[in-house]
Amino acid sequence: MSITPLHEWHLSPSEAIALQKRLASSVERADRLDPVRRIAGVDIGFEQGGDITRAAVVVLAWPPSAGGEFEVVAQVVHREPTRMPYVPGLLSFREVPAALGAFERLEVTPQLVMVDGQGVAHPRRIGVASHLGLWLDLPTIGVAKSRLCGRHTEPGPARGDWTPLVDGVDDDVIGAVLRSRAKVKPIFVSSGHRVALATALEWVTACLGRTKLPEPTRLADRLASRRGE
DNA sequence: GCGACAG
DNA sequence: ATCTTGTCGC
Repeated sequence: MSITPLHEWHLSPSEAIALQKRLASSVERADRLDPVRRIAGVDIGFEQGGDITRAAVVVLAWPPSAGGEFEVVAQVVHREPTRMPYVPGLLSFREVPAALGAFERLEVTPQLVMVDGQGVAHPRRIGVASHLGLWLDLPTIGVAKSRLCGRHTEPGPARGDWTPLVDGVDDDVIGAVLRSRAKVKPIFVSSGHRVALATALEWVTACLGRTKLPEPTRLADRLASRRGE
């Protein structure tokens, strides 16, 4: 994919927060999807010590085979020096640069992207999935393994059960707490960009194998963390 | 001032 | 996220 070059990525925390506030109004929570034929999963890992950031993107064909197997259409691993430390709420400034490096080398363009992290379920409604979606101008969904902000009740025990994740004095619904697998800690799904929450839940559910994470992010996780099967 | 805090 | 051994369970 051709990617717009990066700039302004060495911001102080207060500058980064100001930028997020400016960009947040551009994040779209309503569907604006093209027909989906390819779904990408994105995740970032680090070398021992954290000086090197490793971004992995895996692209899967949609729909899966009759047996439920997803065909891997393309995959890229991109490494570069780590630019920023991890700061809760500012994760995208640490991970998006490396992710863009991986997308630059991708031969195909996905119609939907699942990102390991929050979408609008973020204090300023612009988590890493939303930020990446804005930059790529592609529909994205945030799939996080734990909560950053918001309140929720425990979802039911069955796979597919979910409860709303709400935040603010007005109880904004910013995401969903989804039981992606029975007896396992739920995952946090939210709109990233150009995908409504209900649609995000449908896609994540449709991509679930027998594991906790949907295939796109599960496979990207595996690649980024250097593990094999 | 005291917790909470994606990856 | 990463550093790490064994262990419980399908």
